[in-house]
Amino acid sequence: MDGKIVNLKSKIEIYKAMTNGANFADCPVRDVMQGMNGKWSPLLVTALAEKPYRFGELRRLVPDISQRMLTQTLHELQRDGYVHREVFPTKPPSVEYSLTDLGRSMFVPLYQLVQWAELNHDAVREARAAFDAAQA
Amino acid sequence: MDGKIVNLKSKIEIYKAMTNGANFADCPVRDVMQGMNGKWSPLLVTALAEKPYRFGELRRLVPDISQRMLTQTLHELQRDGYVHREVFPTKPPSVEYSLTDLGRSMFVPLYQLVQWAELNHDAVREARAAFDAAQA
DNA sequence: AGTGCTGGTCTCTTTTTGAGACCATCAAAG
DNA sequence: CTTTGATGGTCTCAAAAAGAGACCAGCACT
Repeated sequence: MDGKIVNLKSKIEIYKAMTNGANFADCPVRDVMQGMNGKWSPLLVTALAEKPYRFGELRRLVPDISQRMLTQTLHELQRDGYVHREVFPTKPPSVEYSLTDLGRSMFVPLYQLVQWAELNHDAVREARAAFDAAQA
Repeated sequence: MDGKIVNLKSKIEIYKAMTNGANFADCPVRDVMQGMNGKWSPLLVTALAEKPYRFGELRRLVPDISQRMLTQTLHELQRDGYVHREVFPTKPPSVEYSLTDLGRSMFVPLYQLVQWAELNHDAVREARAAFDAAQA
C-alpha cells in the first residue's frame, strides 16, 4: 500500500513547510562564520584593527595564546583573506600582520558584537551566577 | 649593577606604552565572547531568533549537530542568560527553548555579522581559492 | 664562546567534540 | 497485548583540536 509512502511524503512536506524550507546544513554563511569564530580569531582581528603587529608583538599582546595557535590562527585568517602577511628582510627577518580591506570590512560588524559584550558583560555574569545558584 | 634591572624596567614600560596599557588577558569581553562564539551557538541563537523551538525541532533543523552538543550548547546559552528553557507537562514531556530579552538584544549585532557573511561569502571563498592555489 | 631575539615547527598530553548506544514513559497501531 | 514510535535526554568510547614545551637556524651583541 502507499499508505506509508504518502505518510512519509506528507511528513517531509510538513517539515519543509514548518521550517520555510530553510536548511541550516550546507549553508555558506556557516562556512564563513566558522572562519571568524575560533577561540582566538576575533581577538587577533580586533588587535590588528588597531594597527599592524608583528608576530612577537601579538604573542606578547595576548599572553595566554600558545605560539602554535598563534601561527595557526593567523594562517587561517590569511587564508580567508582577512589578514595580510608581509616578511621584511631584516636580520633576523621580521613578519608583519595587518588587516586587508576585507578584514577591515568584516571588523565593522564584529566590533558591534564586541561593543555589545562590553556593555552587557555584567548582565551575562549575573545570569551565570543566578543559574549556578539555582543549580545548587 | 642595576644595569640589567633598569633595562628590564624600561622594557616593560616601553611595552606598556606600545600597547597603550591594553591587556587582552583577563578581559571580561573575551569571557562573554567565548559564550556566543562556539561552533553551534550562533546558529542556534539565529534559529531561536525566528521563533521558539523544541528540542527535537532544533535537532531536525540542524541535521549535523549531535544530540550531545545540542544539549550542551543549549545549556550554556541558558546559563549565559540568552535562552529560556521551559518544560511542558505533556506526555511525553516537551521542552521549548526561546530567546530571552538579553538573547534578543545580543542577536542584533550577531545578525549584523551573519549578514556580512551572507554578503561576502563569495569574497572569502575566492580568497581561500587564491591562497590554496598560491600554496600549490 | 655564550646569550638573546627573530618566527616558526615538532612532539606529547590534555581537553573538546562527534558517533552512537541506552533509558523511562506514554500513545497509538497492529 | 505486544510492538513501534516519539519525547528529551545521559553515558561511553573514539577522534579531533588545543595547550605546553622542546627544538631550530641565522645573525647581532658582548
